Amino acid sequence: MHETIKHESMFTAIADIQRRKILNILKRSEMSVAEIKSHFEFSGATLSHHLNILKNAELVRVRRQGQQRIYTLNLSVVEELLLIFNQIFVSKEDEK
Amino acid sequence: MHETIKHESMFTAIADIQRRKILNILKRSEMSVAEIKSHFEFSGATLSHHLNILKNAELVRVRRQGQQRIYTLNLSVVEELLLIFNQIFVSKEDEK
DNA sequence: CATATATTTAGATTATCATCTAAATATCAC
DNA sequence: GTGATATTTAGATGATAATCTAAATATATG
Repeated sequence: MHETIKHESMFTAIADIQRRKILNILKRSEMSVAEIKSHFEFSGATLSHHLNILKNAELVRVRRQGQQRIYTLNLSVVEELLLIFNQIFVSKEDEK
Repeated sequence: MHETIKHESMFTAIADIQRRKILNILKRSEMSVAEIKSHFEFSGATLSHHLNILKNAELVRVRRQGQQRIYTLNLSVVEELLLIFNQIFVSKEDEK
């Protein structure tokens, strides 16, 4: 009946609407921080903070490209999250 | 690219590990507050607070039975949440 | 109706979180 | 290497949220 730290970080990550919007945007294609930023009103520092939380939850990956950093949705972890979700709330098995 | 208030309350509701545990417990069968409480360490007031948040998100339903209140998992809303999940993070459609 | 039981509500406290500005770091182009 | 651009880090602030104790409400029972 306990939950790994990893699960915890995923649920925390998707709790915020701005971060869900970031994931939603990245669903279409990978993007630099500046491109992501163009969709929002808040500061670069705030965006960096959100990206860091998503990264820690492994929901996104980053790679360097010159001065830019390109963020990508980590689809396998998103799918894992869906499974966990199903396991906690729907399936007859206990949360493992 | 916006989200209803209802979605917001659902994501907030499942962000807390105690509330996810409550949902996980209710998956097996409906329960009185006292029964739910036996699974946790925190005070009754705290449990009541969590149940209220789950109720506002419509993830659980309550009915009276004498002095007790019986909480039930609202399966249709849990399923709805799974769909929203898929829509935001996986499917090619935008979040509606 | 008085007392016991079940649960919620009120109000306070502490911790966590989203956001900001300013400064730091890294890379590129000249 | 100097200046410009991209992004992150540090530190502060205000808002939200989790929890507690004490008090209130509702129901049941003798």
